[in-house]
Amino acid sequence: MDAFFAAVEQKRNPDLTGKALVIGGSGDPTQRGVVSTASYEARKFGIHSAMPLRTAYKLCPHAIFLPVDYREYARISEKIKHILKRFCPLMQDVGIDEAFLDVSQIDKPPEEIAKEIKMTIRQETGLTCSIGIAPNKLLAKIASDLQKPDGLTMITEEDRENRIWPLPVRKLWGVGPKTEAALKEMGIETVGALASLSREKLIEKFGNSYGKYLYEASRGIDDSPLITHWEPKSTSREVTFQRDSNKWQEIARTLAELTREIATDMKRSGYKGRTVTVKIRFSDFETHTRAKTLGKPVNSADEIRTAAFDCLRRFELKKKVRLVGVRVGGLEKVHGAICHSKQIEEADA
DNA sequence: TCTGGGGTCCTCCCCCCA
DNA sequence: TCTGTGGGGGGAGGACCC
Repeated sequence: MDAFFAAVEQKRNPDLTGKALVIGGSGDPTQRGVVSTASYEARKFGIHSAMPLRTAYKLCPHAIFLPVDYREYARISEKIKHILKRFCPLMQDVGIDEAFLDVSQIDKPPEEIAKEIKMTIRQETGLTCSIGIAPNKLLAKIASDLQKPDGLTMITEEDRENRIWPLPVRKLWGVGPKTEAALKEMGIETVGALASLSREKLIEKFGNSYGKYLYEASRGIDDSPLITHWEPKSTSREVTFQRDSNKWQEIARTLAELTREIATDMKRSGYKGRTVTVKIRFSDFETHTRAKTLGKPVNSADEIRTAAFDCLRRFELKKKVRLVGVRVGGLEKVHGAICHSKQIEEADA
């Protein structure tokens, strides 16, 4: 979807259409938070996702700042995913505003399917999206990005040298700021230049798994399957204080709240987990974790909190704390619906 | 001075055990 | 009893994604 959160807000309040709009955090650019989505008008001022709200405000003080209304975006997202499944049941969800469709078994030219999808989404939600068509997910993702917004881009096997190789390495899925910098150091700035490196060289520099991935990705090779169903492996809650804190009481109280929330989440969704991890980020942004693995999977607020406090006590809180978080990993589905609803009643009580 | 929140996967290291 | 080796689990950190 194109500038999804901003587009949803503009749809429900047409006064916002055509204006510089920034969605992020609590919607207050004097508070801590980052940009989730900026409208295309706001992007002209250099505002982009993940930028601190305060920086965005400096770049464009007259922009309209709104809080993230995740529930509403999830509702619209559901609607869109339903539309997609009507066209093609072989769908892989990729977060709230993206999906892959395997249309290879559908007896219709993919371009035609794409046009119909775009039209239907526009009719039923009033929103625009960008679609990429290619022989695999890696290339389809790149293609979808080439002509945003409201784009439709097709890449074939033959296009790789002309259209993929000139792109900056950062356009490859899985290449972030660190890898981009490391490659630049080696004099590699484009996908084509990356493709000139040997497999051995890449493995030596980036390790076996990632090295192989880069070697293949730079050549447009991707045989990863479409994943239509997956189970969560961990669940977490974390919060950044508006002001860094060195008060043990405040940190402990916050951690206790987070464990309560996570226990409620887990009971509602029917999971238990074995490993509890506490995360602390200090005022200088240094981030550390402490983990405890239990003998059996749990999901009660009491058990998670006890483990979390064992972890918290292992930190030396010498500096002020900026963020505290808790994660439960090693998730397993809880069997038995009766047991499940009983647990929710207990949690509610 | 600024840097969210919810995830996944990978690597390295340590410990335990055969 | 000492030394090596290799695998698995757990813990910590880091990079990346939306």
